Order: sequence, then C-alpha cells, then structure tokens
Amino acid sequence: MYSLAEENYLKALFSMSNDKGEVNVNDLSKRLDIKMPTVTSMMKKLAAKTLVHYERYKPLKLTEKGRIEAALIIRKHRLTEMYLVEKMGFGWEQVHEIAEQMEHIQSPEFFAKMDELLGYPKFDPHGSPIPDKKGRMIWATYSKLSECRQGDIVKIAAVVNTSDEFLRFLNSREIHLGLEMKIKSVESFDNSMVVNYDKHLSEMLSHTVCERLLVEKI
Amino acid sequence: MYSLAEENYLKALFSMSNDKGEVNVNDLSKRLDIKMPTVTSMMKKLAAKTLVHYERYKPLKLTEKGRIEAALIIRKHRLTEMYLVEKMGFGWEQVHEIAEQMEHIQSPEFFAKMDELLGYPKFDPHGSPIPDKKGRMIWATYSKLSECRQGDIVKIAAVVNTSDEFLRFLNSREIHLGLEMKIKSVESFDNSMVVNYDKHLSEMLSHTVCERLLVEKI
DNA sequence: TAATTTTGTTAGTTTAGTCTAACTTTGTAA
DNA sequence: TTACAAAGTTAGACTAAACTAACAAAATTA
Ligand SMILES: [Mn+2]
Ligand SMILES: [Mn+2]
Ligand SMILES: [Mn+2]
Ligand SMILES: [Mn+2]
Repeated sequence: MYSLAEENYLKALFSMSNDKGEVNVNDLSKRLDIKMPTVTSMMKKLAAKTLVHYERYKPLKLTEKGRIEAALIIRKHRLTEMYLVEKMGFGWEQVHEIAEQMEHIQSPEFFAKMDELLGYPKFDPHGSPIPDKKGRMIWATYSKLSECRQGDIVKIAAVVNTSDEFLRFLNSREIHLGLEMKIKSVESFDNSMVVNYDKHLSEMLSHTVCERLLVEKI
Repeated sequence: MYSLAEENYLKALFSMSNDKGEVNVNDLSKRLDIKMPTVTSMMKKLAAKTLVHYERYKPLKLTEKGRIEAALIIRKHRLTEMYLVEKMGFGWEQVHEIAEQMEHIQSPEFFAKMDELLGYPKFDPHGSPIPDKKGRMIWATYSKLSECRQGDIVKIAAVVNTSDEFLRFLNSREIHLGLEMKIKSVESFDNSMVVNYDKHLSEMLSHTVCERLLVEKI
C-alpha cells in the first residue's frame, strides 16, 4: 500500500508526536537522518495522500488516517518483538532491528497468527503498548522510578528510550519487566538510588537509569 | 548488501538455470515481468558486481559468487516456509507469498534461530531442498508419478510448480508429503492414473497432476 | 539464400527518493 | 527594533529501477 520510505516517515511522526506534541521539519529531519528539503517534499506527498496536514512553516501533524496507518505499522513492529522474545527465545535487546524490517511485511494473516499464538498481548517486551487492529493504543500511566521515594515498593513496567546498551545494562543487573524492587535510599546530591530486589540486596542505580525505568507503585 | 531488485534477479536466474540450463534475457524478462531493456541494464550492473557473467547476445550465467548469493536467499525463503508451516500452523498453500517478503530480511541470527528451532531441516514444506549456510544444495533424485507403472507403490516426496490452486487441489484429495500410494491402473489413452491410499480406495489423477508429483519408489 | 520474425541493445524518458546550494521566513538577542 | 541565527522552502541535480521507441543481431522460415 505505502512505500517503505512513506511508512518510515509515518512511524517517526507518530512516535515523535506522542513524545513531544509538536513535530517540526527539522526534528523529523534529525530523527530520520534525512535532509530538510527531502522531508519537506515527502510531507507534501503525504499531504496529497491525506496522511499529513501540511502548511508551510507550520508544525507537522498526522491526519486521523495517518495516525491509524502509523499505529498499524507500530502494531506489527511490537507484535514481532513480542513474538521473537516469547516464541523464539531472543533477548529483549536483540529484537528491535529485526522488527524494524518485519514491520513492513504485508500480510494480515501473518500478524493475525502471531497475535493469536501470543494470546493477544497488550504490551511488547519493553512494556510499550501494542495498538489494536484498528490502530487504537492505550497508554498506561506509569511513573518514572526517579520520581519515587525512599521506602516505596515498585514493579518495573516499561523501559523508555530502549537502546541495546541500556537493555544489556539491565540484563547485567538482572532487571526485567515485572520485577519488584524496594527503594532503600535516594542520594540527594546526584539523585541516584540504592534499591533492593531478588538477590540484589543493595544495588546502586544512577539518576539516568532511574529516569528510563517506568514503574507501578504497589 | 544487495537491493531488493538485485536479489529478485539473482533468485530468478538461479532457479531458471536449475530448471532449463540456459537462461536468456527474454526468459528472465518474462519470468520477472520486466521489459528486456531493463533486464539488460540490470545484467550489466550485476556483471560489474561480479555476480553474473554477461556478454552481449549470449545466454546469462551466474558466477560462483552469484550462485551462492542466490542460494542463500532461497535458503531464507525455504526456511521461512518451513517455519510458517511447522511452527505457526499455516498450510503449505499459504506460505509462499509471506516467504517472498521475508527472504529479503537481513538478520543472520533470525534465520539461524529458525533453523535451530526447526531442527536443521533439509527440505521445505513442498519437498524442495533447503540450501545450507554456504549455499550448497543437494537435489534428491525423485521420479515423476507420471513415469511410474501399474502396481508400483510410491511415497510422495515433493511437488513441482507449486501454485496455490494445485496445492489446494492436493489438500482436497488429502494428498501430502510422505503419503504412500499404490498405482491401481494407468489409462493408456490419456495417461491418467487410478491410485489407492489411506481411505481413498480408488482416486483418479490426471496426467497433469501426475507430472507435478515427485515420488520415491518403495 | 533471402525474407521475416524473434531476441537483444542503445538511447532517451519517467518516478521515487535522496542530495546541495541558494533564498525566504521566523524566532531570538543585542 | 534591527540584526543575526535557525528553520524551512525552492530549484536543480543525481541514482536506482523501471519504461518506450528505434535500431541491430540472431534465428527461423520460405
Ligand atoms: Mn522496537
Ligand atoms: Mn519495543
Ligand atoms: Mn516458495
Ligand atoms: Mn517451497
């Protein structure tokens, strides 16, 4: 239906809108590593296909149709990640690059089967919500670990800005989704935390790490 | 490494060489539904990349390097088909279109995992051999069912020219790989056969069907 | 062998998606 | 409030992969 390039612009627009509200040509250009004039001309093309509202010098906005198309691509990405982890035994740090390619596969039957075999999961291996077949996505309301206090007991619900390096760091500390931890202390000078979970009785986590972990308070 | 278009030319060249020996620009043009001048210019490009031996007005030939690259794409195609049938529950008539897309995915780890989960299969769901990691492919020596005689007992080993319609026809008669059948009679005027297998005590198969079934004699 | 058909090549055009260079608009800071 | 910087657009060029039209070579048929 849409080209690989078009799909990548739609997906980037969608997730940047969710992160920051307004998306400018310059932001999109940096995100995709594509020069601004190229982005401008693609926006005109997507506007002609009624996927984007485009007005010269104004922030970019997906149309409802564009939002749905983007969500359906992200659905394929996240279902794939979940399948790779749950059914094929990959680690959560190994699946993103494969999913980047698989998300462009055109086969409703293939993704319907994945969904069925997985038991219709609501979240991917990084805790991000999987949009439904109509492109609707429910955002759970998690807190950053960094916003929690000494004594709080929390459950790890999702990771944000999931780079391979960060995920491997979490692996090395045996931190995974669903893990419960208690906050033993918060250092006031650098906002680092000392936490306690499983066999890790006193693990230090930097503020940078705590900002990237989303948790549910218990 | 190579573009989608380049990979599709390599794959077509490979399987046409196996089928017919010599491959001409015209044959390739018809197979890919791409006009001859486009094929000629792509052959020059692939020759520059030492994947094809190209000489004006001469039949086309893959280089050793080209043969290996093509076999590795076919390996990904056939592993995918096998995975879809064995691990996801698709029918053998449903998997080709999905595999056409998946064969272009760049991820050695992904296909290595498939291979492992499948137990290193040697054949795909249609009985075609799966090339190994180095691009080597063993062709088993099967006979066509149409070349067998009255009284022969044979086992279905592979199907040739696997169209969805043909595979659905085989489904409707409960004919599948590994099935053993006995040839009850051969009609001399149209070369159709009456065969006997499982609960099918007297099933008539046309010559066209018998030519498309490869068997092992028992 | 000569004529005709089929096959293949060359030359030039098109579209998608990228780029750089030059210019314009908008936002910010003196 | 003017000057400068940042962001955005326009114009024009390039590459990959397709096409058509015209011509050339090879194969087939008469
Ligand atoms: Mn991902
Ligand atoms: Mn994810
Ligand atoms: Mn196939
Ligand atoms: Mn097959």
